[in-house]
Amino acid sequence: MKYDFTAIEKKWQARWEQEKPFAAKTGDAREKFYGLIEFPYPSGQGLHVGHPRPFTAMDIICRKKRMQNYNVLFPIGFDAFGLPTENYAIKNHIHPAIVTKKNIENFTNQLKMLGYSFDWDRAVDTTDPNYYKWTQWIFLQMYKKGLAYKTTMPVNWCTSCKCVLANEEVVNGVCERCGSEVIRKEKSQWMLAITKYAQRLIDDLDDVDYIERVKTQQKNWIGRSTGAEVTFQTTLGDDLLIYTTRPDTMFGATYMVLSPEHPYVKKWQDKLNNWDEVAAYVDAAAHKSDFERSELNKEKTGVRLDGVMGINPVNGKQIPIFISDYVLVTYGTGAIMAVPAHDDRDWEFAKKFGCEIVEVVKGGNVEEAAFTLKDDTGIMVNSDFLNGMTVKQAIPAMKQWLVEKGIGKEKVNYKLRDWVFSRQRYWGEPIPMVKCETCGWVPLPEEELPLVLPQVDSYEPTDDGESPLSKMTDWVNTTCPCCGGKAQRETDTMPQWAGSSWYYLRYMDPHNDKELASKEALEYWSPVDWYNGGMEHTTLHLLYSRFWHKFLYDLGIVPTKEPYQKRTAHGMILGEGGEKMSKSRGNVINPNDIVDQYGADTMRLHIMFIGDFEKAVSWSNEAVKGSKRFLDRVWNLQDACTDSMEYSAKNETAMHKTIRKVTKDIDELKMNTAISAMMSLVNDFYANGVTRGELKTLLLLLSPFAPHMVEEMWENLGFAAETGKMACQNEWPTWDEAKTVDANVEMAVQVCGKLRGTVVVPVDSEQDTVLAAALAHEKVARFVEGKNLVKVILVKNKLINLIAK
RNA sequence: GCCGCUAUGGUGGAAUAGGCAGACACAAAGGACUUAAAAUCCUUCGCCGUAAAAAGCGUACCGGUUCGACCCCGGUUAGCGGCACCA
Repeated sequence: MKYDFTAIEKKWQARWEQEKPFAAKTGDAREKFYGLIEFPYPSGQGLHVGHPRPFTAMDIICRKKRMQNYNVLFPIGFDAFGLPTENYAIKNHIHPAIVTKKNIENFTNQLKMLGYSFDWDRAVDTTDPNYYKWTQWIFLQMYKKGLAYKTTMPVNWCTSCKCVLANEEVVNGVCERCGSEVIRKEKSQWMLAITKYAQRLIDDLDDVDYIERVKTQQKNWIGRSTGAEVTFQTTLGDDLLIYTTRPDTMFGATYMVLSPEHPYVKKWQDKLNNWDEVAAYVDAAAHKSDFERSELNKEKTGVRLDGVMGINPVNGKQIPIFISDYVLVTYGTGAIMAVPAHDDRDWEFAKKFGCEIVEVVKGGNVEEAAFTLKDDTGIMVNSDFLNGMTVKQAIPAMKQWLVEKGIGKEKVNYKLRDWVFSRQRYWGEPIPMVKCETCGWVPLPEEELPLVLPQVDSYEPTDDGESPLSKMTDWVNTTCPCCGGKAQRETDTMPQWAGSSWYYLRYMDPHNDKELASKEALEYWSPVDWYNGGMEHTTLHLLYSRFWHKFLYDLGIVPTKEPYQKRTAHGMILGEGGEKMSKSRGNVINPNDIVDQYGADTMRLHIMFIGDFEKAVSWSNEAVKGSKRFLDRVWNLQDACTDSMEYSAKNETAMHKTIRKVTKDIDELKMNTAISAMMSLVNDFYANGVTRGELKTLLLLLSPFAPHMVEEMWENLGFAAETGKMACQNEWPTWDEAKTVDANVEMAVQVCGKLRGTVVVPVDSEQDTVLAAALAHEKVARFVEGKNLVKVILVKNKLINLIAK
C-alpha cells in the first residue's frame, strides 16, 4: 500500500472539520488546558515558513494534552488591522476590509492544510466590529479611570508614512515598517498611562513561568532605578530639582546641566547674558530627531547659561549651569548635577568645557578618565562627613542627610514611558471619544459601541498629519452625548497593539454580545496556561497585554493578576545560508510548496526536527527528505507487524525508554530529540521486527506530530474500530520505570581517566563485580600491568575508573 | 558602552547533579536490486595514523579545579539578539 499523503490529508481534514473533535467545552469537568500561539497578521503574502514552527509545536502540545484527558482550548484568530493592508489598499484602491477578508480566507486555508487542531468556531478577527466593540469598551474604561489622557508632546513622526509612531516602532532612528527617517513633532495624542503599572509589571514577573531572557528583557525595558531627588538653589532664586542615582558623589558635583527643553531656560531668558547663543542651541536641538541627538553622543555639545549659578547644597559652592542635549527632558527631572570625576558623560563634557573635576571616590585617576565603579571597595574622600565610608555606606548616609535637611528624598524612576495610543491612520479601531465645544472631551456612551469605522473615499493620510477620517465631515460632526451641543469625533485610530492586547480573553467566549467574555468562561479558562511567541514581541505586545490585563483585573473583570502562566519563545527560521529570508534575496520558502511535494505531516515533522526550538535554524530543502523517509518507514510497518499486542522481549526496553523520552521532551519543547527517539525506535523495529501492540504505541506517540498519516494507519490496523478515531483518543502511552533498563549494561572502563574499553555487567553491579570484569579485559589489563591500583572510582551503570601507578 | 545568549564533524544538530563526545538526520563514497533511473536495502563516514590494528589528537582560544571537564571557575576571541547620553 502506497503512502498517498495528499489523499490521506484531505480525507482527515474534511472529517475533523465535520466532526469537530477539537472543540473546547467551557465548564467541562476535566482539567482545562489553554494553549496559545500569537495570532497571525494576515498579510497578502500568505503564510510564511516561520509560522508553522511555533504553531506546530503548540499543536503537538495540545494534541498530547487532549490524549492525556485535558479539556483543551487551542484557538486561532487574526490580528488584521495594520499598515501593510492599509498601504496595499491605498496603492490598489481596494477597501482594506476586502483585502483583509481575502487574506484571512487564504490564511485559513493554509492553516487547515497543515492540520492544526484549532477550535475554528472560536476564531476571532480584530477588525470585526463585534470584536473591536470591546477593544473600544476597554479604552473607555481606561479613560474613566484616568489612564487614558490626551496631551501634546513631541512624538516620533515618520516622514513617509506621515504617521506618529510609538517609541517601539522606531528602530535605529528609522521607521520600523518603511525604513524612512523619523523626526520629532509636537502633536496632541491619546496616551495610556502604562507607567502607573511599571512596578507591578516588574514585581509580578516573580509569579509567572516565563523563560528567563523574556523576564530580563522586560525588566530592562521598564528600567527601574533607585536614586534621590535633590533641590539645588540658584542665584536667581528658583530652585532646581535634579535626579541622581549617586547621591554619595554630591561633593563632586561641580556643575549642573539642564535639558534644552527644561522650562527654566525660557523662564530665565531676560536674565541671561548670552540668550542668543542659548536660543540658537535650543532651536537646533528641537529640530533634531531623537536619533540624531543620540548619534552625536561621541561629541558633547552645550551652552553655559551666563547669568545664573547653582548652589551645591552640601558645601554651598556656586557652580555653573549648562544646557546640553545629553540630558533628556523625558527622564527624571530633566536636570542633573554633574560629577565629572565619576560619570563618563560628565567627564567628557567637563574636559571639553573646562569644568572642575573633583575626586570623591578613591581608586582611579580622574584626570585620565571618570572612575565609575560602584562597588563596596570605593572609599569616599573630599566629602566632609562621608570621608572614609565605602560607596555602599555613603549612599544611604547621604540620603538620610538630605531628608534631615529637607532638601531631598529617595526617588524611583523608570525608563518606561506612557504609551502613545493615537495613529493618524484609517485601518484601525476608531477611538470612541467626542470633543464638545463646551464639555471638552466626552466618552461615547457604551450603548453606542461599536463605533464603526466609516467608509471613506481615500485612505491616504493627509499632508498635515491628520487621519483620513478627518475628511469625513458627516461622520466627524456629531452631537455631544453630554450636553447635546455641537461636537466632533476623534479622528485618530488605535495602534495595532490594541486588538492584540486582550484577544486571548475573547477566545474564551468569542460570540458573547453582552460582555467581552462571560464571567463563567473567564473563570473557567483563565489564565492562559502556555503562551508561545517570538522574542520580538517581548517589550511590545507582551508588556502591553500584561498591562491591559492588570487593568481589567483591577476592575474585577478577569480573575487573575497575570494573563499568561507560562511563556516560551521560538527561534527564527533562516534561509539556506543562515541569512534572513526575504523577497529580495529570493530565498523565501512557501509552506505550500513543501506540503505539495512531501505532505503536511512531513512539513510538521521536519520543522520540529530541524533543531533546537528556541534557536534560529537555517532551512534546508534537501534535509526534508529525511523526515519524509521516516514517515514512509513508519507507514510500511503496517504490512510487517505481527498480531501480538504484547511488547517483544527484544523491543521492550526500547519501548519504555521511548515513551518516557517522547512524553518528557514534548513538555520541554524538545521536539527534535523526541523525533530522533522515535526514529531510533523504528530502526529497532526494522532490525528486530514489530508487533501490533508496539506499533499501536508508536502511533499514539507519533500522532501529535503526524496526525493525518497516523489516523489513516490507526484505521487500517483496526484500532479505530476498537476505540474510535485517533483525534478522539484519551489515552497517552505510559512507561514502567523498571522496564526502562536492561538486565545488563555496558560500562566504560577508564585507566587513569582514559577510556580503554567497555565491559558488559549485570545492571547495578557493585564495584567488585565491575572491577573483576574490567581487569579481565585484555586491553585494560595491559595498561594496569605492573602497576599498583591506588584508587577505583565507580559510577554505577556508567563507568569505572582505575587509578594505577 | 551596558544586559542577555551562542561557539561541537562536510551540514543540521545530540549529549550537562562533571562520567563512553558526535545520538538522530542530511550530504558524500562504495555495494545490492534494476535493462536503466527513481525508490528501497546493506556498508563506510571527527582528525592523524596503520596492510589492518594499536598508540596519539580532538567540543572557538589560553589557563585552573578534578580520578575524570563540551559541562564548573578565571581570562581571551568571534558571532547573534536587546538596550543605548536613562544621570
